[in-house]
Amino acid sequence: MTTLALGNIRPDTSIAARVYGEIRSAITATNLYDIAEADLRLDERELAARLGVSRTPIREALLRLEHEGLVRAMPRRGYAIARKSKAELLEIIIVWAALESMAARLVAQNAPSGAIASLREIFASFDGERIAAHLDEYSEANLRFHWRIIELSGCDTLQRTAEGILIHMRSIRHRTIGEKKRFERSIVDHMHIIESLEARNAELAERLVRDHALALATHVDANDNDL
Amino acid sequence: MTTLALGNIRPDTSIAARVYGEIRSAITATNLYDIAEADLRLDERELAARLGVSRTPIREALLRLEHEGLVRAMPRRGYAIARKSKAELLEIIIVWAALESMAARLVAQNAPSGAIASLREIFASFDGERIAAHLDEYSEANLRFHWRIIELSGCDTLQRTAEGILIHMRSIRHRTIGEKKRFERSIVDHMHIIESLEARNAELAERLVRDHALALATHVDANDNDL
DNA sequence: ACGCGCCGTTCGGTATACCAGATGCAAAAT
DNA sequence: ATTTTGCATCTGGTATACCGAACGGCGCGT
Repeated sequence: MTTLALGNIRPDTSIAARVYGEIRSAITATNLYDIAEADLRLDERELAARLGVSRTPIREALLRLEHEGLVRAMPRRGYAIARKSKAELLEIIIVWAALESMAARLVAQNAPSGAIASLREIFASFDGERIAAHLDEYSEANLRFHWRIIELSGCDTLQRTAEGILIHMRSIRHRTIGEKKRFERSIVDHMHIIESLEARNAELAERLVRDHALALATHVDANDNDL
Repeated sequence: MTTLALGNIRPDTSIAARVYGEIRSAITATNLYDIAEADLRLDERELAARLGVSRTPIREALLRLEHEGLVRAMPRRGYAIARKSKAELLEIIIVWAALESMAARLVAQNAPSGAIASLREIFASFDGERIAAHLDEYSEANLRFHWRIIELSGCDTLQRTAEGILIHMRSIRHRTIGEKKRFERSIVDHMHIIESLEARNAELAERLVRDHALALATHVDANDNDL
């Protein structure tokens, strides 16, 4: 046995997995709030025909999507893309706040300093004025920052749990970009969070992350009335 | 239309749902740590034959169980009951701590006082000495108490997320009952939690619940070496 | 006697056929 | 004209047939 470093050969070519990814990205690429109710319906046979596969992998994919809350199953009546109500979005943010704040605590306690420093780099290319010009880039960096905290926690179970609602957070954040006041405060919050992590202040980091997330909830509650 | 009072007839007769419940309870009723590795394997055809159904609902049930972390899927090699390592159990407790502490915060902020009072009743029948005599009853009350906090949060998404790991918490708590020192401290903790909720002190309730859960993690880490 | 490769078996992944609940429309009855 | 009832049909739930990858045993070669 040599000590050759070999990557794994992609073992994922399962049709079901590809169908899952395909439907998932199709859903996320759609603006759910300006299409008719009828177009939200997902017909197993139609999907199977359009993707050129049988219904079996379609069903497997739909089951996974249902568990993630992306689609809703109505017994004997089929699947439909789940349009989240405002109340549900607020709940998702709350759960996210719970998970990310715990992650921040773990990061402050356990993560290597180099890893924490990498959080700064995410925003390195955004100096003052460039944010306004590249709002969607900033939005992506924003998400990466929060996701990175989850990753750095080193807690796989926490990460997997958060993964299931990450997609909802992405759509929420996408819709709440654009108000000047918000991202100014947002970037200040982020810096405070990084500082608390560098100071290894678990309690403070936890609180800052939680409050940052809950502030998003408050904002959505107050502003997104078109749901 | 008459005003006849009719109850709904069971709408859940789906075979897949029953198979799911059957396999799930079979797994939880098994002590996973004293059986051979080979007996952990789940053969789709065998399960189908033993339950008298086809493989299709079996697969659906296994998919759901996999998402909950009760079984592990090995591509092209089948399913096996997931035996949790100590590290995984610790992670589960951490996630639970995150969710329940957030729930406590919500309870302190929003739950009606009557509901909070109902938390006391769970332990009403346990006075001092009766605990030691009925340890498993107390263990159940213990779980109900923590679950009730999740319920009272009024956050469905939080509840559903926690539901997925509740079963693991149940098995953990089952194994950590029996040490006198622990449940004495445990019941004191519970009372403090209730008091903080009644005082509507969200910060305190959150902290007490989190620390209580994390204390369980510390205990498991130190004592359960047979994993 | 030992290792290597060939082949049969097993079992998950996929496709497909079949069944039954649910829906909607149309025709008939009032 | 309105309501009801039955039928056609759509669609998800289940059963089953088929395929190909992975595993294991057997025999051949050294």
